[in-house]
Amino acid sequence: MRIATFNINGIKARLPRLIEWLEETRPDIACLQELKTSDETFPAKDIEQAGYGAIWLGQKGFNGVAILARGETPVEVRRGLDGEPEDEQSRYLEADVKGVRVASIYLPNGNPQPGPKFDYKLRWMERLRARAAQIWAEEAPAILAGDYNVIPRDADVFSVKAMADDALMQPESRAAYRRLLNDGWTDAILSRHPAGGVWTYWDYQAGAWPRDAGFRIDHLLLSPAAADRLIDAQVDCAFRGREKASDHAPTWVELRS
DNA sequence: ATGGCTTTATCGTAAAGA
Repeated sequence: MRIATFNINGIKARLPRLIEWLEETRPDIACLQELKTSDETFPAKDIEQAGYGAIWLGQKGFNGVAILARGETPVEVRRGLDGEPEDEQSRYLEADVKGVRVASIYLPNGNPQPGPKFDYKLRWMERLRARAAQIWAEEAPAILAGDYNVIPRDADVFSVKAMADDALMQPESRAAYRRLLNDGWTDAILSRHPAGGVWTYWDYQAGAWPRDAGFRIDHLLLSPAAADRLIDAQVDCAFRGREKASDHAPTWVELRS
């Protein structure tokens, strides 16, 4: 069973790319981020015609997450995280699908740092950690997949110097991510590619893609019951090179069924 | 580069992304 995460950077602008990706790779489950559209304008019909059921949490203009499943509709468990009732940003959606608990995560970027956006990012990470602990306690196969906006290690970025002041690799961001791993979650790409040099994002600017100036910020965190079934984890880089591509590439895990 | 692209919201220009 293949479970993918894909920050599509606008589901309307990216719809042909999304449908093409679904039809070419046929993931069993797909977590999407940065829909940049409201609930009312989510293209459910096009996705259904490609053979996928979906649940989504939209937001006009930016943010927005969804969970797709081939041949069925995910059963929603939760939308949003506890801890900040005034938080209206659509960044978290969780479902049961095909025997696995799946969360689609769009973690705040946090730039510029320091500042309120960075503070929000760090608070959001602790709220995520609290929810992750509840899921963990259920001892079922679970996958927390999405755009974490965290570069976990120096080996996960093309240039430490170029990104030194970015919120994505501040010590506080890394420490919060590491706390999740220390709680027992497995970073699937890291476990299969420990040496690093694997990117999931290339900026639109300054020829980042042709220069291969990327970094790894899209992650799939596996509970022990899911990690026990891990066969492979990869990034489909080629999709980043297509016409009108997202700046992120699809990232996935294969689990023994 | 307090922004070199890109998308969205809206139809000239600003916000947001990472």
